[in-house]
Formats: sequence, structure tokens, C-alpha cells
Amino acid sequence: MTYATTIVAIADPTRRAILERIRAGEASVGEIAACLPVTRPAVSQHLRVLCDAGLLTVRQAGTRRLYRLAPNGAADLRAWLDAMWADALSSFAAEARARATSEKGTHK
Amino acid sequence: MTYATTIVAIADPTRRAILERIRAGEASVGEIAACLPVTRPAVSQHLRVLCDAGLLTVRQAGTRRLYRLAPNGAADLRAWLDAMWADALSSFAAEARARATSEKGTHK
DNA sequence: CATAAGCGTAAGTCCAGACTAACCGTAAGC
DNA sequence: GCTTACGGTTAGTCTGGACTTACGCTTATG
Repeated sequence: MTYATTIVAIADPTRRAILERIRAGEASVGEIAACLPVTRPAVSQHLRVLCDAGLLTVRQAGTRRLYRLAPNGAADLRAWLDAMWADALSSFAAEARARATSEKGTHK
Repeated sequence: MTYATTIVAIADPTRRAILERIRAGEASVGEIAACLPVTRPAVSQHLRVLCDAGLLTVRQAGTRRLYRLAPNGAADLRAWLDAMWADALSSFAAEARARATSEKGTHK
């Protein structure tokens, strides 16, 4: 059920911009805020949400805090997506099969 | 960039409940609303969002409208997730390699 | 120790969006 | 035709959360 927090975390455009900034490697809060149209405290709050969702990891370096993507942060979400659409495809196939046999029965 | 609308669509808990209800096969608006703690108009609005995001398809059957999961509705989101975390893993490997060589150089 | 740099936190504002109630259109059944 | 079921749409309310400002804490540097 933790995939729900993951979805909420990446639903915000500012947080996705943070992920895009982090994508190539770790960065400090100030470096991230410099690329965004919001203040540094706002970035801090977003980073907190992303960390709580398990998408980011932190590393202290002096007075700076370096954030990076957590290796398997989106695993739960991906598993949920896969399961959901696997069910959809199988049910679709089952109904198509049922419709085919019923049409053969009614000759129409 | 359409993955953004997909994320926003599945970020709402009520809309995820709709997806769970649809998961096993198509259902009408009334059937969906009967399982949820919100009114039918609210369900209609959510179904519109899900359709606009390409996650659902509709089929008219008399006065009823049957909704089902679109086969490849989450493809864009999946691709984005895959690309994002592939970059993260490769950058992580690259930095780990760089750190290893620098430590070997400094003997510490 | 004093100063500065870098962040997190608290309090308060504001707006997107989730919701309900009321309405209207359309297709089936009498 | 009239009536009933089924749903989409509109108008309006209200709450969660994104944002800023102000403050305090911690670590490096002189």
C-alpha cells in the first residue's frame, strides 16, 4: 500500500522537477533551489515528502545535505502498475474469448 | 510529457478505487458509484479525468456506459519511471567507480 | 568565541480540485 | 406519446497542500 505515498509524492510538478535535477547525480538543497522558481524552504519541504516516500536518500557533507535518488524507490509503484494492467489484459482476453464463443453459438 | 497527466490522474485515492473496481472487468457508472462513498456525479467527474489521461475506454450499451482499463494506459508513466531510475543507477555506479579510483590514488 | 553558510521548522496565506445539489439530455419500456 | 433509468454538466462550497516569511539549529571558518 506504500505505492500510494509514492504516487502522491511524484504527482507534484515541483517535486518532479527536483527528481529531474537529481537524476544525473546528488545535489544539495541550495543547488536544487537555484534551478527552481520556488524558495529554498519550499524545496526542503518537498525533499521531506520525497524522502518519506522512500524515493530519496540523504548524505551529510559538512553543513550541506546531499540528496540522491534511492535505487529502488519506485519499485512498489511499478509493481502495482504491472499487476493492475496485467489483470486488465487478462480480463480483456477472457471477455473477448467469451464473446467469441457466444457469437459462435448464436451464429451472429 | 503525457505521463504527467497519468500521474495526476492516479494520485487521487477515489480514482484509484475506481481503477481497482474496474480492474477485473468493465463496469457502469452506477455500479462503480455503488462501491464508493461519493455521489455518482463525483464518479462521473473522476471517470472524465481518467479517460482524458488515456487510462480508460468507454463503451455505450443502451443507456449505460461501460468503462474499462485501456490496455496501454500506463505505458508513458512506466517508460518515465524506467528511464529515471535507469539514469539514477548508472550515475550511482559511475560515482562509486570514481570514488574507488580516487581512494586508491590517495591510499585512503 | 564570533561570524557566516547551509538547512530544517513553524505559522500563516492562498488556490487548485474534490465534492454535493440541482439540472438537463438520451435511450429503453410501458 | 409519457415515464423511468442512467449519466454528463453546471454552480457553488470547502478543505488539503503548496508556498512564503521569519526563526532557530548545526557545522565550518576566521
